[in-house]
Amino acid sequence: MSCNETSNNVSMRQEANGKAQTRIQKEKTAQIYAAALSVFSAQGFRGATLDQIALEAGMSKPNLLYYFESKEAIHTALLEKLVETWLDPLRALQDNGEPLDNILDYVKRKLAMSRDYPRESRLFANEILQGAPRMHHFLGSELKQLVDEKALLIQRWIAAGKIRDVDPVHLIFSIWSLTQHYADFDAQVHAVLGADKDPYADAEAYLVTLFSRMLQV
Amino acid sequence: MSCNETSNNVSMRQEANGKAQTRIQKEKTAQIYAAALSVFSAQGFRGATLDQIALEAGMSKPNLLYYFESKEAIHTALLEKLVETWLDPLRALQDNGEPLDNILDYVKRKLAMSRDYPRESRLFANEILQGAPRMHHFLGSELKQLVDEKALLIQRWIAAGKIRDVDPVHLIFSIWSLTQHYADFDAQVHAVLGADKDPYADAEAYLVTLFSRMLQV
DNA sequence: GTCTATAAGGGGATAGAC
DNA sequence: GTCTATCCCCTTATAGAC
Repeated sequence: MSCNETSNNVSMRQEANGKAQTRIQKEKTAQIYAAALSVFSAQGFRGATLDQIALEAGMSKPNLLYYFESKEAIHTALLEKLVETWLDPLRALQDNGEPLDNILDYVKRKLAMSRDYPRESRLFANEILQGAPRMHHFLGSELKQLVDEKALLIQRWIAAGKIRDVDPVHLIFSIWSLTQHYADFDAQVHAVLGADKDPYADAEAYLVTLFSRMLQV
Repeated sequence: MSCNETSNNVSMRQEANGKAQTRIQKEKTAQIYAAALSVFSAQGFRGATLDQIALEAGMSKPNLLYYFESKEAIHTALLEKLVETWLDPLRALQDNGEPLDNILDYVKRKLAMSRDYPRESRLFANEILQGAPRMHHFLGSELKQLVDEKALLIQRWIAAGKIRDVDPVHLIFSIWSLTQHYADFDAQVHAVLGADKDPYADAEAYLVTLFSRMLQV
């Protein structure tokens, strides 16, 4: 990955997605992704405007549309860019060590994602809340497959008597809902707890207690 | 509620909110509320259009705006109309009988709300997800007060040794997130479980297990 | 009270100069 | 590659006849 190209400033690199991009193009698209994440996650797709995204990205609206052909294209590309990272914590749920600890680690990692990447959480929440029009296929294929795979793993732990019997898929749903709640419904959490209160330490303690008591044999 | 008014078709009734309304006005506003609930919950505030609401309500757009002065006014009125009912299950959490059963009843009632009133759940989810611009004050006053009150009740149950020790406010948050998940993220739940699967029976069994194991002394 | 017609403005996207 | 100017549709809201 070192800069061993010639000084030709239209030197290209072949990207994973097949699009060739110069260094400047990469920087601009990165700025657009960052701005789009802020605006789409806060306002939803229809609520967001290209003006806001352009302002946030520090460029003009036509300049924005030089890099992406439409508002829709920005949104779709952003979702695709983020979705794999978003599932990494679940992928990391593996059969190594103590099953309960593996699950608690997953809970903690997912809660940390809510704390550290609340905009990503709200971006997906907005999309799914409105029926997932741009992620329908993904949810039914890749996500379903991953959940089924991890549900089998959990089922094996139950059968082996390592954790108590629960429905594995609803267990996964419950981890998602409990952890993402703190990012997605942040406004409500802070209205109840006070704007200054950081809920995450208490939340982690609560969730560790919850899953330990539910699952410990 | 029988029609014992005179045949005078401008006969009025004094409403709780102080607005006088004829029977026809009540019917029309009811139609508008029903349509607005469908459209706002599915599309969010910005995503919804008056055309859609008017179509759904079976009237023309100017006719809609004869009854409400703006799109914003419809949305605000709808939220205010629904929010009290939405909190009824939590209000019903009282100190009578067995504490664990009281909590399990609350969980079941809240899950039934997700099953029977998913549009209401998504309406509030949309609003809170985007920072609760129209409910900020309500969340910080009435909701906070109710949560604080019920947290005290739960704390008394813990102190009396009726249920195990947990953070009462996070317990309430967890009930909200676990139950509302099935309405708000319906698209994801059905993508994973299959479109035909009704998740609510399994969800109730799972949640009863979860809260029983966590709280039973 | 309800309609048709339309004003007024926002917002996505394009033209064309530089 | 980036800008200014602009097109044009969509959407909210109003005017005014009936």
